[in-house]
Amino acid sequence: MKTHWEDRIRNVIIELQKEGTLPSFDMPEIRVEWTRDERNGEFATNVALALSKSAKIPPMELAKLIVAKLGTDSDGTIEIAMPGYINITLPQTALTSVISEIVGSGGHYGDSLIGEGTNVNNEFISANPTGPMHLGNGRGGFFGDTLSSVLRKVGYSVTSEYYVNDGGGQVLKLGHSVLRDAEAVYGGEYIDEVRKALSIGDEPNADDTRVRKVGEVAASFVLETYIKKTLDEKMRIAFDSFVSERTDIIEKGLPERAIAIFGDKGLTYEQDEAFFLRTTDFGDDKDRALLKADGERTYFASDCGNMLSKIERGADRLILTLGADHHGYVSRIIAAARALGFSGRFDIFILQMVRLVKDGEEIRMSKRAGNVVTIDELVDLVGHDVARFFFLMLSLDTHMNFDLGLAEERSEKNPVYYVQYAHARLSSIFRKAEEADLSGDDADLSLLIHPKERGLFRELLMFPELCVDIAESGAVHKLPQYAIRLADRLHSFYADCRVIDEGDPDLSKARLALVSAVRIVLAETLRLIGVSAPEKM
RNA sequence: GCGCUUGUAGCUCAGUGGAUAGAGCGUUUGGUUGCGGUCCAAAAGGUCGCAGGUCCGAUUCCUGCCAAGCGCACCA
Repeated sequence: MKTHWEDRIRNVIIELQKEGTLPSFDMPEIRVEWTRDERNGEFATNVALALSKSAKIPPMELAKLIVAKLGTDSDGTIEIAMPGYINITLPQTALTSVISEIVGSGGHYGDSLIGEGTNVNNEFISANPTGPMHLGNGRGGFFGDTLSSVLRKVGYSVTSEYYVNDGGGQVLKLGHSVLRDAEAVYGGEYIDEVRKALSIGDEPNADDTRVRKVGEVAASFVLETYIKKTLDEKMRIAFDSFVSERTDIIEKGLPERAIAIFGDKGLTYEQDEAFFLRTTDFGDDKDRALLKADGERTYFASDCGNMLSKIERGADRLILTLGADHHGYVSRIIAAARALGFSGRFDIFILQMVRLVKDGEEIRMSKRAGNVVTIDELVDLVGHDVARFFFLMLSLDTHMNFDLGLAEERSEKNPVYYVQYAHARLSSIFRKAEEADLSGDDADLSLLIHPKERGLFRELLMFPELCVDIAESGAVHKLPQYAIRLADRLHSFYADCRVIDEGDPDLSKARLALVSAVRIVLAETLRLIGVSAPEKM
């Protein structure tokens, strides 16, 4: 609908130029956008302001010329506002038609095909299998999971992937920690649990082979017992694939093959007995080592193997979500992808740290000290829906302050209840409608002229482009924000407009039709967010 | 020293090259013989970190500065 108006306005300007009313100038991008304030109608454009200078005509006069040429028709009402906006108010039929569209397509409203034919590899969390997941993993996990849902909604084929770092030094550190020798680094209760489960005691003098073996077994145990269980039961995230650094990448020789590809392209060199990739050719600050002076692979070599694996499995678009403590790796990882010949889109999202605060003081978390706050603990404290919604509603760029002391109170104040209550309220209306033998079928939608109803139409109309926007920008936090806005509109409408009014069955039917569309979109929004849409609370 | 991110209401956070910068919580004041008040309505509360620049117009873009977080391995 917006593009329709953009085209019309562009054509009008061209006409005005042809007839000499406007001087010739290069046509800028004509943008028609949703108004910020609905009192100005649905759409607005600032072309008259933007073109005023090149047209050498004051904005208001220019707007008048454009509007006069646009004429009047049934597509909408056009008005001019200071200092030169052109505002468009849609006709009733354009608004109400969204109801039948939504009711007809159900949860598929907002689906699109823009991603059709594109395979997306979406890697997120990828926490080391050396201990339970902490709050930062939660933030990235919910983000990646919801992003996958939105991508699928707009037509992408998505693989949600978890890369398990079970092939390098972390495993040795874990081995030492479980054996509690001099090189132990991890502490905390879970280490004791692992020891007990695997029947391992103190072995201060274990040799390297033994340490590695114990580390591998422990890593596998941690992955299965802690991480997957948390993903499944606490976070409700279903990954499509877990890629093991050790068995899927290293043992299959992918790092070596990646290195060979780099070599064939002349992108490698030896220096001080180590072997480097020219990542600086692709914008990195410095070249990165693939092999150490002793001939061992670096972690980066494994990353290159992982990248090659994704490319060979047919990824057309790559997404990677990392914690802020890994932002320094962005340019080298992109360099690796490009060096391997990947030319598709590659988005790396960085999530800022979650700081824990209690009684106004920051709690420093450390896996070594074993004082991390785990996702399990958080979910047990506030519940899945609250934890998920709370993390998702904030932009990834926000340096979150998570006040543990307020966690439980926050759970009562969390807007997720506001949104869920809106859904429960809608469900309640339908229960009542059934009792009264009323439905929204064959309703006369022209009766829906209340301003609060118009506000709801507006939100419903915006939903499809919101989904596309999020899939392309990764601005997942807009989804909870949208849910809150829609719930807000609904509650406000509910206070002013009685839906089931036995004295006015025609209006009741029309409002039931509207409200059923709202329920569908609200439920679909919550589905994408991954939060339940309760019938009752 | 260099790099990334951030600085918006008392607090937690949205938002934007333009029309009166928003929400929730907190504070104050109203509203219900109800389709569930887990709600609605209203008020108070802001030099959008500071200083320059670009622009018809900057909280938004650019530069510098200040402050906070995180990085800067042949560790993973």
